Amino acid sequence: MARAANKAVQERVGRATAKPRIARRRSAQAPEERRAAILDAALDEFSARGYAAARLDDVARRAGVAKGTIYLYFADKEALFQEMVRSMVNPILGTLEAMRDVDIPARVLVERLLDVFVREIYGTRRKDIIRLILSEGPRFPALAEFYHAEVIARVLAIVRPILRRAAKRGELPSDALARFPQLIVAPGLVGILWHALFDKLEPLDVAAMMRAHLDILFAGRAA
Amino acid sequence: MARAANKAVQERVGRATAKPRIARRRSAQAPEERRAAILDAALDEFSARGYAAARLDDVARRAGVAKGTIYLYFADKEALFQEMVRSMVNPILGTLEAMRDVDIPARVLVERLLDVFVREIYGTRRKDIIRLILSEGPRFPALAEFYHAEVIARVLAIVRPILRRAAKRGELPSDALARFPQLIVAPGLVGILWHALFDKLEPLDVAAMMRAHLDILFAGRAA
Amino acid sequence: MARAANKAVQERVGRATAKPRIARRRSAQAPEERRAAILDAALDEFSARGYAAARLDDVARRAGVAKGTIYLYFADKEALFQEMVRSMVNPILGTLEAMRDVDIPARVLVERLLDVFVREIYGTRRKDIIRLILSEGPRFPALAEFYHAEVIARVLAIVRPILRRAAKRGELPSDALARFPQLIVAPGLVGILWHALFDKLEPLDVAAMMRAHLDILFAGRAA
Amino acid sequence: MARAANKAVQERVGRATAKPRIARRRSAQAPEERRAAILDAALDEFSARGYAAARLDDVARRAGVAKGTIYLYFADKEALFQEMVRSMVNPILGTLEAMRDVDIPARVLVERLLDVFVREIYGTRRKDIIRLILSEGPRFPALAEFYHAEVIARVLAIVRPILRRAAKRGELPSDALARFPQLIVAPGLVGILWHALFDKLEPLDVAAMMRAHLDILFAGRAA
DNA sequence: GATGAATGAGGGTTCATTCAT
DNA sequence: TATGAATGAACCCTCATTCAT
Repeated sequence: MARAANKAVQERVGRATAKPRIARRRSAQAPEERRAAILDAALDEFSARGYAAARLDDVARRAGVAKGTIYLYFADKEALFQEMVRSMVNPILGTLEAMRDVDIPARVLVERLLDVFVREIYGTRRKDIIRLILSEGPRFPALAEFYHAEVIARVLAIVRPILRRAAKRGELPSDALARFPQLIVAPGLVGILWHALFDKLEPLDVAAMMRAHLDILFAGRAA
Repeated sequence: MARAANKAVQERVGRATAKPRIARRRSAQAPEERRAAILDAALDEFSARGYAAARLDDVARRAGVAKGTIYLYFADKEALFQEMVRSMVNPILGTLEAMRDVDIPARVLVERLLDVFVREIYGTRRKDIIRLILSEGPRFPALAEFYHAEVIARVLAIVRPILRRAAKRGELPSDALARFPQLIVAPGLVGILWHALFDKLEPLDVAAMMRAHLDILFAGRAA
Repeated sequence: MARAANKAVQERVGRATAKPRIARRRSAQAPEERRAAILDAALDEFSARGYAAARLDDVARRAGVAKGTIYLYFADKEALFQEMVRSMVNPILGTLEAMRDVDIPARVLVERLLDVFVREIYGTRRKDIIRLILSEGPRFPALAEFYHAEVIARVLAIVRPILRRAAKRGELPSDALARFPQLIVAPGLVGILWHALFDKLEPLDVAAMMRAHLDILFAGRAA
Repeated sequence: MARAANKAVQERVGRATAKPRIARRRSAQAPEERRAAILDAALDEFSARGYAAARLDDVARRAGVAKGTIYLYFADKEALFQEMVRSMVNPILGTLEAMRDVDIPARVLVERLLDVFVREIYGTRRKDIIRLILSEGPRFPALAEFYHAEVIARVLAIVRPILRRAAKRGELPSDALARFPQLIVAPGLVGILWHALFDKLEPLDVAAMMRAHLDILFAGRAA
């Protein structure tokens, strides 16, 4: 008759009566730590349920703060989401910046990219950020723009000239990669998505796949 | 810094993320009072319309709280209903408990029962609780069980030995009452139901009826 | 994620595709039979769920007619309910009429009443009608009026003069019963309600209770 | 007589039994068309907003039906979602089945796959289905399983033996593709996701990218 | 600042009623 | 007359947001 469980009811009786327990400071956190804790919790919840279905209640509980506290640090749910994504993306921007104007062999570049991907993205919670961007991006154009401008465009700007040069020098079988550098990371996306969707059904060794991918990209060329 | 709600990011996908902009306390009640107000309103609404037809909206309005507030105190409509019934029944359980192991003449016992009924049940909103239990009980077996275990069975346990003894001693015309103590309260139910159904058509003096009932039960015996 | 079961889904696939099966007359019922079947089903459903929670869909299915067919015979749900009650009550009105102007000993009268109750009400689905009137009456004043006028008032009109006469003649311990003839049927109500609520927890021999009741009413008087 | 809706009985308890007074057919569609229209609208809405944020109200409006109509065809929102996905995926299963036991050169196979992808998936609304599966899959394990079993696993089963044979025969630069046939479609996913996220910022010629991809896969080999 | 009780708009779902067939 | 698909108002429940403490 009732939709919800009614077993919880008895445990809730007098729930309102419980007197405020003594003092209970959550721990004397610096504001920056609180913010970080909230962002951290937000990543977990948004990853697990998606933006729309995630509940700020759960974020707060997971972060160990009150629901209202979230609003001291973020304007609203959407701001929390977007800032969370940005906060995860920002740290890698420096790394990208550092790669500008390098002149390395294409193979080394690609190897490094794939390696970074496996270690810094696929091996961390950043893979969930990627998934969130892919899933929610269409509803958050600002996020998509941000990600494109700050990550995609930059990586392409770094990678493309190197690949072009390499193609011209005959270090690559063709100019295909220079024209579509997206092909480099494509297997990375497959890895992330496969992991989230099918890994329990059919595990996939993403690192090995990336190596195989490398083999193909530089077919017949010496390492 | 924490509050740096990225206002540039406002290209919301239209209506996809509407936000409530309200919240105002209607009165500064203690939680226990709010709970009580809700239970009180629930009794009114459930009594007037029955469980299924009662609307939580009306309960909330009557209690002077928002609809959502009800869910801070009760898991769902059914929990509200059951806890409301229990909260009305519980106070009398102590009284019953106090009557255990008393050894009083049957007539005194019955007089007291009828008196308690008239004053504590028929004369209060508890008569509506009885009506609700009778009406909705079949759809809420847990409630019926609760009421049987906590009230009916206990009253019978108290009353039966006394009546048996009285019957054996010849203080009663027969053992009829000892075998069916339900007969004692039967007119009480009639009183409650008549009141709810026919009182406007043909008033019934329930107190007088209970006295007449007593006359019959102890026909010819001295008070 | 979904509130409802999603197991049913697969069985529903193509539900809309199923082509109208050949002809299928429900059986060539006379209109009066259809009406009766609907009323019959309505009694079952209203009894089981109460007025508000009963679904016309279920009534239709149980009656073996289409949902729309109900509206060919009854204006709406409420009319169905009220006419259903009336249709169950009407047959006994004749019996009552037949009892007018009889002059029989009070004891015989009461015995007959109790006997009729046990056989014609408690032993049949009419007990469910009584329960419905008691439960839903407050929301259907017209029904309460009807029942009071057609049943209660008539029974009282028959019974009261006989009891008065008997009291005057000393055939009764007191005038209690003459003043409150409701006391005669009070145990009947208890029987009906106990049956619906507590019989599984603690069975009650209603027929025996009625005999015990009779014992009490005519305490010490010879049968 | 049957229709004798007792009009005298109108003392409704106020608003307790309000009655809808509507109903108008919006168009005389066959059930299968209606179902299709709803599925169609559902694809649009789920694609645009994601599962959680999509509103059945909008689906209904877009399909040109009333909200309740959806429930005549689907058990609930989740069933609608899952059946929508399945209905879009099912048609291609036949195509896959037809490809079993073919023995064609690896290059032809891959060319055909990529071509089918561009024409049948990327060029149609099926690309939105893929996105939905990728985005919502983690919350709908049944869907992920279905898609894996019916599409992924079958495609792999077809493709892998052919690639293995080709690798053995030296028709492929290495066994990389045989071990990770996922690499074949990886750029396809990139195409779908890029289209949804970045196409307005930086258009991507997916068909050309697929040809470039093919170049890389069969580097130096003749077409 | 931090809290969490309170708010009420929103949305999924049900079902009495209608009406084209 | 009978059907049952279609309708949409109504209602339970959720949860982002506010604000008194």
